[in-house]
Amino acid sequence: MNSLEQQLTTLAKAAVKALYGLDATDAQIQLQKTRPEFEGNITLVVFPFVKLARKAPQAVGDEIGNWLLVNGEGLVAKFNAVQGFLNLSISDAFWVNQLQAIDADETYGRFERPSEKAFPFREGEGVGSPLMMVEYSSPNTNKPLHLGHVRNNLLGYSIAKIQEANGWKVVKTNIVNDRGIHICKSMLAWLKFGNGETPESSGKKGDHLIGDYYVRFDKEYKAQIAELMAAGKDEETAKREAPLMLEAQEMLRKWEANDPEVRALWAKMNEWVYAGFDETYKRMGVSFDKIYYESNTYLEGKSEVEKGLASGAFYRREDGSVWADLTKDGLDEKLLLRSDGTSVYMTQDIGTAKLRFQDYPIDKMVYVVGNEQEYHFKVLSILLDRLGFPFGKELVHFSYGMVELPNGKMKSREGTVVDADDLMDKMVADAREISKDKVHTLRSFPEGDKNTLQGITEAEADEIARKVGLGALKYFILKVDPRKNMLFNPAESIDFNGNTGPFIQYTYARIQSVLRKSYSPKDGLAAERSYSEAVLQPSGRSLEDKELALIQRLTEYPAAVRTAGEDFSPAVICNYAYALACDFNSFYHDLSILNEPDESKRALRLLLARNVAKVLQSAMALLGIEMPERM
RNA sequence: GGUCCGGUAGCUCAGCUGGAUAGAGCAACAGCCUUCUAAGCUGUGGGUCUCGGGUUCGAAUCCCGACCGGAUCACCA
Repeated sequence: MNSLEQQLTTLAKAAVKALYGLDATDAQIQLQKTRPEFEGNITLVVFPFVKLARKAPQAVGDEIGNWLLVNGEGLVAKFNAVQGFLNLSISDAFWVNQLQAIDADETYGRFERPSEKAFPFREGEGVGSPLMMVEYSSPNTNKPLHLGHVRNNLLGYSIAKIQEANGWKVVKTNIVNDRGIHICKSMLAWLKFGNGETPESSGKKGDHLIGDYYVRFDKEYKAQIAELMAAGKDEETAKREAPLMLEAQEMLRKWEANDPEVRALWAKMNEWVYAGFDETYKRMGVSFDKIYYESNTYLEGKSEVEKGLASGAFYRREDGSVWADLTKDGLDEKLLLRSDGTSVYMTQDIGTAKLRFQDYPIDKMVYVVGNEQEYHFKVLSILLDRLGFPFGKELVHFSYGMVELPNGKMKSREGTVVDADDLMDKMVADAREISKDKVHTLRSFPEGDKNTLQGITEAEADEIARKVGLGALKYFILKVDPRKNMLFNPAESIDFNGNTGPFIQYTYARIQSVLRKSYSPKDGLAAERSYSEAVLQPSGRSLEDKELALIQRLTEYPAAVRTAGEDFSPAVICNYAYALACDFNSFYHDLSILNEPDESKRALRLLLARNVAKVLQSAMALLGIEMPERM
């Protein structure tokens, strides 16, 4: 809640008390932004007092409005009441003060401590920021990253940034699923059909190379199944008895038995994949503070399960498998160790959790994982709790929706996946193409104008295209409510106009251009210095509507950061940034900044522009989107 | 079948702790570059907020029930 709302809440309570003798609760003081079709900035809903005041809504509105005008300490400049809505116009002096406060605040939109609502389970002890660990990405090492991973990575990174802004110390982590039958399939196919191919020999990225052999395995495996079925076997049997599958399983056993040859091959191929992933992550702009590998954590999980067995939290069946009975929690029974003693996904997650809490004083653990695993995390939460881990109950599964294609889900085997590297390539190439067109259509600027794209080097143009292309992609994905499934149509390219990342980047670039010009010899460096001083003397004039609307929008930024943090929603930041950019473009269109003759007005507008740029950049940084200085 | 999530304009999505005549973008159409970057601005058309009940001054928003779509309920991850 910003200070305006706090002040008005206090005033409104006093008004209701003075006029009707009522002690209003916070919930009864409903303030909302005034709709644009009415005059005013902020609106008090008077319905909650109508019944007790025993008067018509209109009369109540007028009475409270008058009271605020007289007793509002100059905050309320005027008002109008329409039906049950009291629209208040706040004084220009207040808004100008707000703008100056924002300008002076180097960390505007960042908080020292998490809000009450988001505060951790551990009793507030000592000072400093509580620690949140955010797990995201978590790839398998048998195929390259696709669009589904892109959504995960962007959400995970953005959530980490947003929570940092909300006062958490954040550790970004990744659990790499580097072992299991899927890896063995790729290894086996490579051994059989690879002819020693390496990333160096073929020029392929390591993750793509491994992915190709994973696909190859599937193809050969299917052929074997068909063969066996043609020979009279039923499908079940054929799948089970296909030689390739038997070999893959044998390889997995050898891996678990530490067979030196299998381990060496596994290590080599994983290195290829990691090199490929690193490149993709770097390009995407995401990073991790600590990486865990499943091959290092699954044994820890097993031993935790053994402990749980000893303590009676779990039980063993006759065939040797270990289970947790969750029927008391309204769930099923859950397998933790197979009858042959090998571990499952859940076992590994228990081990990973344990290691993490050994490594860090975690107050809150967040898993960025798709919504198809909701059941898994519900179970994990209960199991960790049963094993005596204090964080178990409080873990957060940040469950996000699938990315769907027009004909349904992406399926690796059907070749309908949208590859992450290809997609980024295309976005950047599109951005480069579009910017070429722009340069040709800019008729109104002289050749070599440094504030347009003319006269810049190829390398600079490439860098701009990189920022814009990735900005378009990231915004496209992050603007959708994370909980919802979203649709991506590969046949339609992602927009660069309208409610998009480039729109916001463009707004920023325009402002930078204005600011650069404001420092030109013509205006003198005095322009910079005169911002604050000139603004302080508004020479009795009143703010333009569009100036006021922009300032008001700027004051809403901290609330947007709060909400985004509490709701785990980068989309909230997108919506805010878009609204701010819209407001600025409208202002920019109607009012001149540098050509404004009145020094005080010019200074205010420059101050406004500079802070819009600051907030846009801050907001986009929370989304992992970089801003170009010109475009 | 049980549980969870979703259904808003032709398309993609906001709005959902109840508030004024439900908003953007794309697509379509019509305007605006001698003036700070036209990736922009302005305007037109486009809606039974899936359907039916309920709660109340007021429901896209909350409750109940249908219908439709998705996810999940593995000795997969």
